[in-house]
Amino acid sequence: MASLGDLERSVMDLLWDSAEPLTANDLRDDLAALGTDAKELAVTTVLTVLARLEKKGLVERERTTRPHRYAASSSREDHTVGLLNDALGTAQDREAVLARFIGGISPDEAASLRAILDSVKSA
Amino acid sequence: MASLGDLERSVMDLLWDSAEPLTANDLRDDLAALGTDAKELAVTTVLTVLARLEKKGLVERERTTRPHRYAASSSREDHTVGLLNDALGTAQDREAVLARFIGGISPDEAASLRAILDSVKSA
DNA sequence: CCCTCTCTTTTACATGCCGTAGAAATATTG
DNA sequence: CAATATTTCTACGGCATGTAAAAGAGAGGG
Repeated sequence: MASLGDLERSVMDLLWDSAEPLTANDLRDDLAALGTDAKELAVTTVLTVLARLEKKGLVERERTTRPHRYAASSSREDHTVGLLNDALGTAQDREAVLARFIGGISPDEAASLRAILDSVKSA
Repeated sequence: MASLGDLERSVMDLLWDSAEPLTANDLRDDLAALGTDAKELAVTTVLTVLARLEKKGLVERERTTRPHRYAASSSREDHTVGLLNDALGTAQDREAVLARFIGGISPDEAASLRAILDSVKSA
């Protein structure tokens, strides 16, 4: 899967957090408002990364409206799941990895994992 | 964490699969033997990637022996766990991600996950 | 002690990704 | 149609990676 640069990541975070599709100008403003960075990027910069994200299949663009509007093509969670599966690979050592992973999580999370597993079983 | 290029990845795979530390020449030969690629890289190429992997903290080098010998500094599984945690990030939506992830795994794997969780609980 | 052989370090270059944005083309609107 | 907004094209610097030649360094034979 495609890994993201810092700016690409920031843009995706904004898109994921937005209920509505956003324009490049929206994103430029939101990026400037982030932190105390006071970035103030050029709009063309934002458009470039949006085009790249679109090519990577991470965002979809509405070309019908005039300021084009962009939205994430899948949820942040689904994207992260994709990353997880990438990291796990098609390898056969998945179980060994999962065992170690679970060994490192908090008891709380272990409990919710168990709950999730149970709900899946019953389904 | 550091992501790996194709050649770096191949080298790490060989080191992970080897019980013994390997020399650059060993690795060059092993790489050439991989698949039907018939790569036949220069040894300096292998040394360069080994130096980079060492800088990334992924391999350790024995400088005492004359052909230096290289070994992975952590197991493949531990490395993958690191990748998983990177992918999960420090985000707050870990549970949502894990829920989706588990929804996508095979029943077999769900069963072994449950077993792993149970063994952790009892520990 | 020097030569040669082997091994390591240094330096280099091409490619591709990413941040960044000006210039040019195109659409909107008054 | 002219001015303005929006998008596309083109570009460049930096960094990671694959690739390796060139140069430096240690070690044994003569």
